[in-house]
Amino acid sequence: MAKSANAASSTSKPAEAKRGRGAGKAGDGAERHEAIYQQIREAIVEHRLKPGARLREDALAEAFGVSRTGIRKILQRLALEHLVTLTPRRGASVSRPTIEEARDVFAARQLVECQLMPWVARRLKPADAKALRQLAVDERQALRAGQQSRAIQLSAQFHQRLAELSGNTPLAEFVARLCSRSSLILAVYGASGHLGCESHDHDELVTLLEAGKEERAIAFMQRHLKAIEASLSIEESVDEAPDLNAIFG
Amino acid sequence: MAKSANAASSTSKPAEAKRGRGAGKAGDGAERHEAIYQQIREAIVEHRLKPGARLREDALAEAFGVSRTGIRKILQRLALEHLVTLTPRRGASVSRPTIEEARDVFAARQLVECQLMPWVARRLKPADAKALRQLAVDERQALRAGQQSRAIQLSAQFHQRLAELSGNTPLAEFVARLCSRSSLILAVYGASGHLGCESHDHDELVTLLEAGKEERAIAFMQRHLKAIEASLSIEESVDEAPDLNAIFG
DNA sequence: TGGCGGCGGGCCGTATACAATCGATGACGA
DNA sequence: TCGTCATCGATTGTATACGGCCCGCCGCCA
Repeated sequence: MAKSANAASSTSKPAEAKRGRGAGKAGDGAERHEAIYQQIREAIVEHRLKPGARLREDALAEAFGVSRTGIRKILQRLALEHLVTLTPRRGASVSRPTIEEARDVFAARQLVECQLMPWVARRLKPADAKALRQLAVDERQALRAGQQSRAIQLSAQFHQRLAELSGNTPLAEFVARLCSRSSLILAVYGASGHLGCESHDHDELVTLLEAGKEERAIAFMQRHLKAIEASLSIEESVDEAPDLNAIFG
Repeated sequence: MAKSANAASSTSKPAEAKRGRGAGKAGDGAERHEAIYQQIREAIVEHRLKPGARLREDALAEAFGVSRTGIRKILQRLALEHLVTLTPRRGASVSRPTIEEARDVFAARQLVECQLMPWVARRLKPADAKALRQLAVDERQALRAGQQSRAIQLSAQFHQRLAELSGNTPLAEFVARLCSRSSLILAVYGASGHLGCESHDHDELVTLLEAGKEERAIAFMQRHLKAIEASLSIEESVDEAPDLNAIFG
């Protein structure tokens, strides 16, 4: 509830935005929707919107200065990526992944990302490697500075960029989506304090790829992902009166 | 244009459907949208709607007896699956995959579907194997009966069911989406007459999986997909006045 | 005092209306 | 006869209005 307010202030005052449509305005509408989508998506991935948080379309519409129509479109898009859950008459809320989903997502990542390593190794250019290392550096720096949101974002970006370097668009999109969901999973099951990826891992992985050691890169990625999955705490925080049936069954 | 008409007749007459909303009607609205989505999706996958065909929302809305609002939602969903292309002010049309997209899609399928074979082999139950064989049988039968649309649908279903049997939902969804796109690719680049999958292949694959021969199943799937990809004719059908420049360049 | 049923508000789902934009067609001029 | 421009029609994009469902509150009754 309080969260939608800060989102509004970051873009424009509601009243101004509402009139702004008629006159000349930044963003021709189509791009504006894309921007809003990205903002909401980032807020979810960075854990600024926590799983279970409700996303009322009226509030979002007023916050961004657009009509509910546009917001609905964006919410449906996010729902298709499993980032938000759309309950028939109850509206949208940030998805709360189940343990089964978490396991499936990480299994899928292991299958795809590992097999992608040979592709990446063969296509990796020095400039790409440099960019990847920069991401790893930024991530470590953000982590040290206590900017956890930024660190999460950068960690996901590292994996996404890696997938993009394979040159296969469908697979890159798929990995990107899995990474987003992983962020959500870490928000629910992650041990607070240390986010999933050990940042030194990323550095080391780039080294292996640059050296063309495909097999070792595969094994490394496998261990890397398994480590993240293993760091999840399976014990679920009790929301509210959840297990009365289970206890007294 | 003529195609939307038959879609309408299969469900209800437009006038009746329009009034029907107020009174009691089959499908409570939410399910109706899902049904419409499936119908359009099937029409595209079965090549009843050919790549490049325009999908005007007014026409679809009238054909199915709903408002444009619902149609727009469905079209956006299809666009996210790359089955239709949404051009900013020009509306929707059935996607026409490029050759690069085709190559990427089949590369992704090889990577994922092959690696999925061990999972499937280990989890395959006799009932599942039987169902898969039935699909293969139906496919061959449809092919002999000249029902090409049905055969295409069944072939895609075989691959989808196979992926579902891995027990990993995200990967199954991904494969399903890739199969849909493959149908589209075959519609554009497929040699007319024989659709992609040699139907006996599917039978043989089930046999390998039942026997638990994982490695051979992987190799078989690899060959199977490579064969489909190789059967594509790269020469592009001339749409309209395409090569005047190329000829007289 | 605790459970239950009616009732109101909030919110989503759908349809419709309006506005803006793009393509095409026809006329005019060179 | 060809090129250019203006106007018109068609189609999408956006906003708004209305209807319906669900949830929570309040009063009533046991």
